[in-house]
Amino acid sequence: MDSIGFQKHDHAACIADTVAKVESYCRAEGLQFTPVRRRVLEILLEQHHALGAYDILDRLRAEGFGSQPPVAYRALDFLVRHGFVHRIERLNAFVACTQPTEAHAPAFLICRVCESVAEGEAQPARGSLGRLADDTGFEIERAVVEAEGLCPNCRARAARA
Amino acid sequence: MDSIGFQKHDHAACIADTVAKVESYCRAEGLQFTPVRRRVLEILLEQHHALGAYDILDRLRAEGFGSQPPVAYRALDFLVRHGFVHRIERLNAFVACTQPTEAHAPAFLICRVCESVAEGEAQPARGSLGRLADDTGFEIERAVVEAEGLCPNCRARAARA
DNA sequence: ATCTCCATGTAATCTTATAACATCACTGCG
DNA sequence: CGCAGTGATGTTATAAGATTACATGGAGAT
Repeated sequence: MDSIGFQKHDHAACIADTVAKVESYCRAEGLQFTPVRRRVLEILLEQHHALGAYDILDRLRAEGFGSQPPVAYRALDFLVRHGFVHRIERLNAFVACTQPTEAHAPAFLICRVCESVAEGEAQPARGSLGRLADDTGFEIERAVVEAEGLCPNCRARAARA
Repeated sequence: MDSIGFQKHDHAACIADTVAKVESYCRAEGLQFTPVRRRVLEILLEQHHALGAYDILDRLRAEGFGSQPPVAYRALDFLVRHGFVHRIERLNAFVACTQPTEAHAPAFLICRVCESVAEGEAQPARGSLGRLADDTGFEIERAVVEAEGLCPNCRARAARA
């Protein structure tokens, strides 16, 4: 039940939950949560790793949606714009947000072995980055924080070997 | 003279300095600081913003080096691998390191208006990211920290407008 | 009915990155 | 000297990621 990534949890329920939450948020905000957009969100929620736009496009195509890149990119744009999905710059790929509808500054832990991605909360404005910005007079609007390394599972596996 | 980015400084000297530093480091470590590699580093040092691999390639081609992508990518690989250049994930582009030969965990401030990039030092292991990793049992090997926003100059310009 | 807005769809193209293979220079060694 | 081995450079071709431009179609407002 933990949204924090590397553990198991009741996946089907978690997907349904999140989709429902996003749906009602969209209704409230007057956003169009259309079939492609919903489907892309579901596809991402099914995974614990990031998917490239073309992976998503392949699935959309197979399910009868449009088959050209803009179909996937536009849905992803929408989802990212409203914070339902995050883009992982390091991977040129996308993951579903674990706290959609709540404003936050996400940070990601990317396992270089199993490629799973966990999302957490960072306060980039505090800490050394914020200090750097203050010293420089730079105004931070958005921060990309992505750590690469070994997830607990792969770490244990590596230790045994 | 400030290596921290958004200020002016004696550029020619700063480039020569850095190249010399890298050169002697390579000699000491038995690394081959070849003409293409040196030239790519110089090209990057001339800029205060990140350059794409193909921008660099264009310049190499014009100067009589090889003209195909691997020429640029291989030189960049070398420079990045040894910490003389950093890759900016957010931009799929590259900047020269301001502290080459000193191990560090860089963080970047990227101005969304003038596209200048400043490098600073971050301690991703401390602060919220480190806490997140500890809590999760994740072992961080490398962290991408890139803030996007307004540099002091563009900020002032925006305030005037 | 029709205008507008926005989502969807396609073709074409652009940008970024890598794979695969040939050549060449330097080093160490028989 | 001759010759492997290593690593740099070069090329061609292609993969992977992303965008531009343009046509169509549906829902709500007037």
